[in-house]
Amino acid sequence: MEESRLRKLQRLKEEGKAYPYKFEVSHQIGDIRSKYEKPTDKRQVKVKAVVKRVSKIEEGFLLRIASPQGIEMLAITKEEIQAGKEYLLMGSLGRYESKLCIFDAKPLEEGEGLSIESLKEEYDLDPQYEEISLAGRLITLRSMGKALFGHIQDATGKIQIYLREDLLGKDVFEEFQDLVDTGDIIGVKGKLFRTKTGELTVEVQAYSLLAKSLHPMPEKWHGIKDVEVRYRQRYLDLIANEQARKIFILRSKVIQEIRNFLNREGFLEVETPILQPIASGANAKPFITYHNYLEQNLYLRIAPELYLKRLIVGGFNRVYEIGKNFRNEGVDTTHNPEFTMLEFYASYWDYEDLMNFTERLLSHVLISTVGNLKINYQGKYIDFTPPYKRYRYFELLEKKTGKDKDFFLRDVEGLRKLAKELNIPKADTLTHAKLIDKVFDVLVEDELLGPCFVLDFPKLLSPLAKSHRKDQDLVERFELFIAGKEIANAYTELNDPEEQRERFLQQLEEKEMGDEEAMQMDEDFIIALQYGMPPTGGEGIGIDRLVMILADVDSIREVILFPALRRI
RNA sequence: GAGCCGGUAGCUCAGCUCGGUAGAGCAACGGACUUUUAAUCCGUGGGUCGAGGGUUCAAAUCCCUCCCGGCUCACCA
Repeated sequence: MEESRLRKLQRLKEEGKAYPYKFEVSHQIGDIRSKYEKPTDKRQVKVKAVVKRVSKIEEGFLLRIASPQGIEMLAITKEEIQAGKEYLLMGSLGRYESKLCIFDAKPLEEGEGLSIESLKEEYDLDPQYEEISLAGRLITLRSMGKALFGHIQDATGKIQIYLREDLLGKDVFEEFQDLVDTGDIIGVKGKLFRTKTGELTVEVQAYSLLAKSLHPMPEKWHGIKDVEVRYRQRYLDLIANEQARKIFILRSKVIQEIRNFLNREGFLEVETPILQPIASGANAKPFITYHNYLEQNLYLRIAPELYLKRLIVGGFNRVYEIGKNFRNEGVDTTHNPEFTMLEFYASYWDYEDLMNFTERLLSHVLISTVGNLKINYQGKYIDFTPPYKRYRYFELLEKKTGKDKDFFLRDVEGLRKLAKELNIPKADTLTHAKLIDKVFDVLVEDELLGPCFVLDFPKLLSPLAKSHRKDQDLVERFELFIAGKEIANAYTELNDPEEQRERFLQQLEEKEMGDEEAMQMDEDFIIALQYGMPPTGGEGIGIDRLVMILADVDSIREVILFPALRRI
C-alpha cells in the first residue's frame, strides 16, 4: 500500500467522507457514448489533416491528426509517418478507444479530402450541455494548474472529465487535487460538451470520492502483461486491459445468445446435480468429496448427460443445461479442471438433425456476437457458412494410413505396431479402444481446420451412443472440430437398456485392463431406460473452447475469469 | 511427470554473456501551468533483484536446491 494514499484515506475518514453509501448515476458511460457517437459502418474516407503525434502500437502506428482549427481524430497506419506534416489519408472509418479513427490509413499523393470537421459533425454529435451524473474509476489525471483533465472508466467505456477552479470553487478544486488519485472511484455531476479538439467531455460541477484505491494503478500505456498477475488478480487485468474486458463481455454474450436460440427453439433450461453418487457420462477422472450427513462419497460431475436423459424419459422433450463440469486431470492451453459445457437433448431427433441444428445454432451465435460467419483465428481463416464439411471417421484414417476399418477393429496387434511406429507413448499397454483413439488423434485431429463434422465413430469408443443403422461396428456419433480443436460431441442416444448394460460392462472390462477413465456403471440410469426413452439426439458443446475461437485467443485461461492456479 | 524459457521499483522493462556502489520510462512526492488526452517543464524519494544455500575479498550476475508462472511434450475431451 502506498503511504500517501493511506494518509489521504485517513483525512477522508476524519471528515466522514471515506466510504459513502451511494451515488446516483444517470447513465452508464457507454450509454452516453452511443448516444452522441454514431456508428461509422466502416465507411471509406479520404481526410486531409496534419499529423500531430505518432505512437507505436501493436497494430502499427497510431497517429493523432488535426484540422487547421485544431479538431482532432486518430488514424492507424502500417508504415510510420512523419509528424508535423500534412497528409491526405485514405482508409475505413471506425472508432479506436471511442474516438473517430481511420483504420488501415494510407497516405495519398494528391486529391481532395474531407475535413475532420465535416466527419465530426456527422458522427460525433454535439451533446448541447446535457446534464448528467456518471461514476467510474479514475484512470488518468492531467493537472493543468487551475484546470484538470482525466478519464473515468466503467465496464461500458471511458469518458473524459474536466474540472475548473472557477467552476468548482477554490476549496473544492484544491480538495480534489489533494485527495483524489488515479485508481480511485469517483462520481461526477456536470454538463456534457466537446473540447476544442472534439472530445466528448463532462464539465464537472460536483464530485464525490466513492472509494479510494490504496494501491497505485498499473501503468497506463502497457497495462498488465505478467500473466500470473492477470490470472491471480483478474480485477487488475479488467481495470487495465481493455482486451480482457472485451473477451469476458463476449463470453457473456455468447452464452446469452445460446440461451436465446435454444429457448426460441422450445428447449427447457434445467439444472441437474453437480454432486453425484456415481460420476458417469464421460471418460474422465472425477474429483471425490464426502458428504457427512449421508455418510458417503460423492463425485463432482464429469458430465450431466445421464441426468438429462432421465429428464427425456420423464417427458421433457427438449432440455438443456449450461454449467460446470469437473475433471481431475491436467491443465494446459485447452484444459481447465472446471469448464463450462452446454448439453442439450431433443426427443425424436437423430444425429443428422443435430448436425443441421448445430450449424443453425453456431450461425446465430456468430452473427449475433461477432457479426460475421467468417472469422480469423490465430492467423487462420475460418468460414462458418453452412453446410460444414462432413468426414467419416474411418475414411479419414484410411486416407492417412491406407488401412481400412477392419484393420483398426480386428487386427489389434497390427494396430499396436502402427502405434509404435507413430511413437505413441505406452503403445504396448494401451487398450484397443485407446489405440484407435490415439492413432486418430496423432494423424488426423490437428488438420481439421474448418468447422467440420467427423462422423460414425467406432462403437468401442462410445458407450452411450446408438449403434449405426447401417453398420454394427459403428455408432451414430459426430464430433465438431474447429481449428483442430474438438468443440462438440453428439450422438443419436442409445435407448435400449439391455444394450446399454452390455456397453457399461464392456467399459468395466476396459477399466480392469488399465483404462482409468473408462465409464462407471449406472444401474439407476438403466432402470430409467427400462421405462422407455424415446429416440433422442444429444449434444455437448465446450463453451470455453468456442469462446476461444471467437475471441481469437490461444489459451483457455484467457476466457476463464479465474483459471485454476496453484496456491502460492 | 520431462524439456526449454521467465520471476529485478506499484507497472513495463534494461542490467546477467565477461562478478566490482542496482538503472530507465510510467506511477508517486514537491513546484509551474485554465481545452489537455502516452500532456509538458523543473526538482525529489523509492529495491528482501522469487526463496534458501554455496563459491568468492566481492554475487542481480557463477553453481546447487526449492517455489511460482509460461510454452512444448506426456496425460486428458
